[in-house]
Amino acid sequence: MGRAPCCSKVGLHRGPWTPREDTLLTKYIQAHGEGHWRSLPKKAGLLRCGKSCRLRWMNYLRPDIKRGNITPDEDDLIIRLHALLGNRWSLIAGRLPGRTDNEIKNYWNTHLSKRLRSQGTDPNTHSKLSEPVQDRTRSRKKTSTKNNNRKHNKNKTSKVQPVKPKVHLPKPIRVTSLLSLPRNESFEFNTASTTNLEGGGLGSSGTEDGQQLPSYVFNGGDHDDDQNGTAGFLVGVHDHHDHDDLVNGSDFECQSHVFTGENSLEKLYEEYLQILKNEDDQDQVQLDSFAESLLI
DNA sequence: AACAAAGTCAACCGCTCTGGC
DNA sequence: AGCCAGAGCGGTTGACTTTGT
Repeated sequence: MGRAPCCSKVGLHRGPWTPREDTLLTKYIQAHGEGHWRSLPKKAGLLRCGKSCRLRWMNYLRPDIKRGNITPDEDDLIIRLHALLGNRWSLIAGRLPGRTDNEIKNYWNTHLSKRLRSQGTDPNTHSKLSEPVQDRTRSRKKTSTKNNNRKHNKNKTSKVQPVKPKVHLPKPIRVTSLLSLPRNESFEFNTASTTNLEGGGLGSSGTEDGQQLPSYVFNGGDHDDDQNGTAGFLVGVHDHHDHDDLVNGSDFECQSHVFTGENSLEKLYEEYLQILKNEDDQDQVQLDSFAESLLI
């Protein structure tokens, strides 16, 4: 459409970020918050495209990014969500707190799609292939430290493995009218980990016709102002200075008007798992409704 | 030890959507 | 209604690492 590029690429740094650039970006966002990506590089003293800054922050520097290997539970969830949602990585990532769409996309492409294929499942349609595809990849002994070493070698300084379990916040989303939807047609509510129950669980929300649907849709937040059980939506405006305390989870609390309390969350999570278990039979309709609820 | 092949993933690219004017 | 800026998304690329020979 002939639209001008988001920034002049002349004289801008490209490629891997340096620790100094990371620091500059982090400090600027901590001081001024996210947004205004186009003007941010100049203000922060970065010779980077705003888009690049946004990507770096979203996929790497955010304090709530979960580091470390994808757990088997997350594996399973990704596969199931992919079956429901397809390649809508941001939606899937929104259900895996602390994981980014880029990370999940990469993981899918490099691990899960191959695994599914080797198990005789079409990774695109999730239907059974006529015969399992032999995994032609070399059988390489994987060392658990491989990635860490690599990242270390590349001097990716912010890749620090969290020592303690964290309560992770979902990706921030654009701050828009509460009545409008983001482009992916789904509210990206703060969610709690499905594999990390101390962070919450799956929700259950009533639909307009009163049907109880399993859903991740509940509000949560790290902001004190949002912890009064209001029905307002938290739309990912982070006060990053708060995140230092995320480790103990003290500033993360389910905000749903539908339910509150840790036990409820666990029950709801179990409910979700139950539906997933039964997805092949009578609960398929219910699961479909769940999928739809994700897309609303 | 050297090389090639394969795997990984951060970063980039092009496109679309939303909201403001 | 049309234009534009800002933002976000999914697909792709390419530098780098790891492993096998």
